[in-house]
Amino acid sequence: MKIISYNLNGFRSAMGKGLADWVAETRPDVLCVQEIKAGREPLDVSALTGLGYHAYLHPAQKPGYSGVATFSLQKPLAVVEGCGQSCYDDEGRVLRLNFEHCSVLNTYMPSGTSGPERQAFKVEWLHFFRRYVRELQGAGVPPLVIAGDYNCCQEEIDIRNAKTNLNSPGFTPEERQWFRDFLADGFTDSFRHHHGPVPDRYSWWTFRAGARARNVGWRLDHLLVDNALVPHIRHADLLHDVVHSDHCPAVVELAF
Amino acid sequence: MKIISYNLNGFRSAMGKGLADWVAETRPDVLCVQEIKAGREPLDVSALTGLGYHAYLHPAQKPGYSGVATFSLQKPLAVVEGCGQSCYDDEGRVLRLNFEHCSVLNTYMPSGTSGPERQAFKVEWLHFFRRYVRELQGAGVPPLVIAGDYNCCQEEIDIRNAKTNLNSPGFTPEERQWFRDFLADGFTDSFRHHHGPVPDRYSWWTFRAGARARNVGWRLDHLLVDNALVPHIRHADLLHDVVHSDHCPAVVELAF
DNA sequence: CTTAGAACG
DNA sequence: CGTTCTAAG
Repeated sequence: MKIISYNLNGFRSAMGKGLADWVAETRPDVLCVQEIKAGREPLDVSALTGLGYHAYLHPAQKPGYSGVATFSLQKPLAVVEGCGQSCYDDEGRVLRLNFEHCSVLNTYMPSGTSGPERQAFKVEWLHFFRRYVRELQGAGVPPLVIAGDYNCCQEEIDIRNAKTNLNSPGFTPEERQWFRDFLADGFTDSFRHHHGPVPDRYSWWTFRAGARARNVGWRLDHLLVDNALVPHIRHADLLHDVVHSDHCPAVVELAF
Repeated sequence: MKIISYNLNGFRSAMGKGLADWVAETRPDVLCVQEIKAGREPLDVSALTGLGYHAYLHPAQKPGYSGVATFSLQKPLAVVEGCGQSCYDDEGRVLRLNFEHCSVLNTYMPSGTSGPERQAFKVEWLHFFRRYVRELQGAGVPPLVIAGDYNCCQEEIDIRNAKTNLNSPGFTPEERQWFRDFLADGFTDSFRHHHGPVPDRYSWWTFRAGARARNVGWRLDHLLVDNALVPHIRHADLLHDVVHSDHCPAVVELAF
């Protein structure tokens, strides 16, 4: 079961850069995309449904902003749109698909880079999300795969310029502690588990100043899996040469 | 004296398409541009001043909207920014440069295509402008050359689809009558005077549906000259193959 | 269809 | 730096 998480920075923009061809080649079982930046009307998913995918959308209320979508070759056993909290659901941040062996939760976590207000919103979200996932864990859903743009970097190895970003949104001590606590609730970072402490592996690069060419990046996109799924991990990676966005795709392969 | 009127649909956009090179080749004595769509700060006129031009700007208050500018090889004897009516001057619609033999009035007349409110504003403007020009005529300024985007078409010969546009803003009976009245106040349409009733000569084409390639256009950009200047007209034309904008330049050459 | 600004990232 | 929206044409 190949699961991909990919922040597209605009579904239509990514489609214009050949996303559908790449999906056809790569053929993930489940493709979780974030920042679709379009609602149901302006979105045309026919190029992906034409490849055999079932399409599930959770757009934001605000046009052109945020939003997640999940594409699945298999028809999921259940689909849950949103997290039940309108302040988050209005921004299109959570979409969950249940399968036989796992539940794939697609999330686009808030960015705090716009200012202190949004950073505060993000921190509230983080705590809400941890509680929300704990509830899911206790509710008998299949083991979770939490795919998404976390907008959070874990350790110094996950960011090129750790020293200069010690207080940057996405790498604050508070967020890094949150990440450790979240993992302690029973999750494993599939990329780090599979690769060990390899440096210089990122999933996002600012568009400015040729950051991607110089690999000045952050690892923000993660596929965290329930610890129970760890024995099933066959592969995990960041596809840094796939370029439809300022993020690159993250992939995990699970064998059941 | 070669005078050019050119609606640029964005000074910066036109510069990006090679406007400065074209000015260097064409070397008009006076270049009147409209819809500069930028204020003094975002505008960089150094490529034209570097060619020896004096630059005079009359931007709109609203960023990215309207605005005229005139570039002159000779230093004008006087420069008058605006028409003294704040509702028009706030939109950057009038800029006049006096020279020895003529006064070059650069104008960007309002468009009425946004809706009835703006069409009403345009009609008010037309009547105001006629009065304003009459005052200038009586005030001892040198004979006028009124260069600009009039957003008005005169006769059926000046528009490709006259029949379907009999009530379109820019070709309403009211505006066409205004044009005749304006000419009757002592002006000559230099293009029509020089070429006679040649059809299919336009200065604007919508960006939609390949209108320019099919020459589905309107003649909206005019160089009207005081009748006293008519004996000095040596040449007049519309430079339809000059493409930095949805308009093309209009040119008149006067010999003194 | 295109420009340019704003919001957001 | 780049996407999308909106206003305006």
